Amino acid sequence: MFSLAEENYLKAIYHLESKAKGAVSTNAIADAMDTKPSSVTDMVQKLAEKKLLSYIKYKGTSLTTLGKKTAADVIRKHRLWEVFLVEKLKFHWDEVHDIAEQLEHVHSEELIARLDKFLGFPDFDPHGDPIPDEHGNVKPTEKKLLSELNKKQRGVCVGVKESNSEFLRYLDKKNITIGTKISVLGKEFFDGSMVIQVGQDQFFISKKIAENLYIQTS
Amino acid sequence: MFSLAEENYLKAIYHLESKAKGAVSTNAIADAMDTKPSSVTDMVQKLAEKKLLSYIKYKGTSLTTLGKKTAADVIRKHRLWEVFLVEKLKFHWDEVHDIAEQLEHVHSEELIARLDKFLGFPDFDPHGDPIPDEHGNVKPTEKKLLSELNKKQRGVCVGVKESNSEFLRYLDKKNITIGTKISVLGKEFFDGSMVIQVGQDQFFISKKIAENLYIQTS
DNA sequence: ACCTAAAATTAGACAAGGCTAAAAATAAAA
DNA sequence: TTTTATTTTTAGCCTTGTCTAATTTTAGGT
Repeated sequence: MFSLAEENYLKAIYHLESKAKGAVSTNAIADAMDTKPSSVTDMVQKLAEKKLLSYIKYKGTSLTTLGKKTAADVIRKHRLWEVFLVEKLKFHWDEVHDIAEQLEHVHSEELIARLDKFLGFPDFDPHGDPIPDEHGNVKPTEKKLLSELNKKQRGVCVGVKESNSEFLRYLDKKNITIGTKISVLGKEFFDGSMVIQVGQDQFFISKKIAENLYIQTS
Repeated sequence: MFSLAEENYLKAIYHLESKAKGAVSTNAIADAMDTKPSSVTDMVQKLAEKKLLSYIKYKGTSLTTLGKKTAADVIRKHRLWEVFLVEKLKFHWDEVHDIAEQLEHVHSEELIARLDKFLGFPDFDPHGDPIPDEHGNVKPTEKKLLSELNKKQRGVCVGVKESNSEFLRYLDKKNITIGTKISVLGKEFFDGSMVIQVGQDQFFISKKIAENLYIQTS
């Protein structure tokens, strides 16, 4: 069992590793966690002791298999709780992060297994990010922006890119939410606008909107 | 916002205060929290500084209004989460305590308000204990043991006294759960056994069982 | 009233995690 | 290559919450 602070470090390093390939620098971690580099050095040394990551002085760190698994577990919990908050408690997509940040540290495998089932084994969180499975594996994400689709392509809405209240209210009004099937009926090349089908409704959307919706095709 | 340790102290003192009237002793708190009396003295002094309780050296402590409210908030969260775990995630009544112990420390008023609504504004947790309202008020509990009821009385099952797996399985089999309406059709005085009605079914229960079920009449 | 036992408090230490200031290593620039 | 700037680490200190050991109060028994 790992402490709250340890879990947060692992999570941050996991995210940094997946973005910029190669070892993660001390300063990058400090930036991401809003803490001082000296604190990072201390913690990273402790995590190395515990075999959660490998650390070479002045050269940066990278997670071990155990570290990755542990981080993925935390991220899995975070994203499942986000689904719960949005789907069951009707929070908006942009209100759930801070709460999930707390809930992700509740320790109970059974709890997460049951929550997963209760939610219908979702694959994506409300921001369109994939939910790691119980072994820490993440499905290679197939998600694209709606704006990348062409005429006659279709997919399922899995999240939003930049979520602000106005945009989310618009989506509510159009009955677009996670899991909504969307088909592209037409696309204008000069402005990127589209005509899409959502349920029985067909309507026009601007490029700006199409660039803010994540779609899973496959 | 109070720390995890502070919240746990307040909760423990709240429970002790409601049991044994009068100021709560340092040793009693230490016992309840499985910690040392010296640690309790330290913490109690800090909580007194913060006006959460009044403390007189060698004489014990008692919660202030603020302390009581804070404790009741934590207990409210604990009990709402227990309802969630049992009603929604299908945990058994005796498996939820440790998990709720963690969930109760998640800070978000909005979360609790929505959870309360999602659960249908329950009045009791799965152990039959009343859930404080958002102002920290606890309804004076009307709960009795089923064994205290007499012929023709009726009420709603609000919890169990001592929960063990076998007993809970028995209740499952008889379709008795929280909220189940129970009527006493007959009662034998020489052994305390009863004939009760649950839904359409009528059956015999022993005194031992009647003494383990909490019923709310009113 | 006195003397012992129990309860409570204080003093000093420690681990986790964080910070600041200073030193050391690496990278960049001249 | 030497100097400068940046990054990283170390050293020392702080806070929270805990502990042990020693001391002080209060309570009980005769």
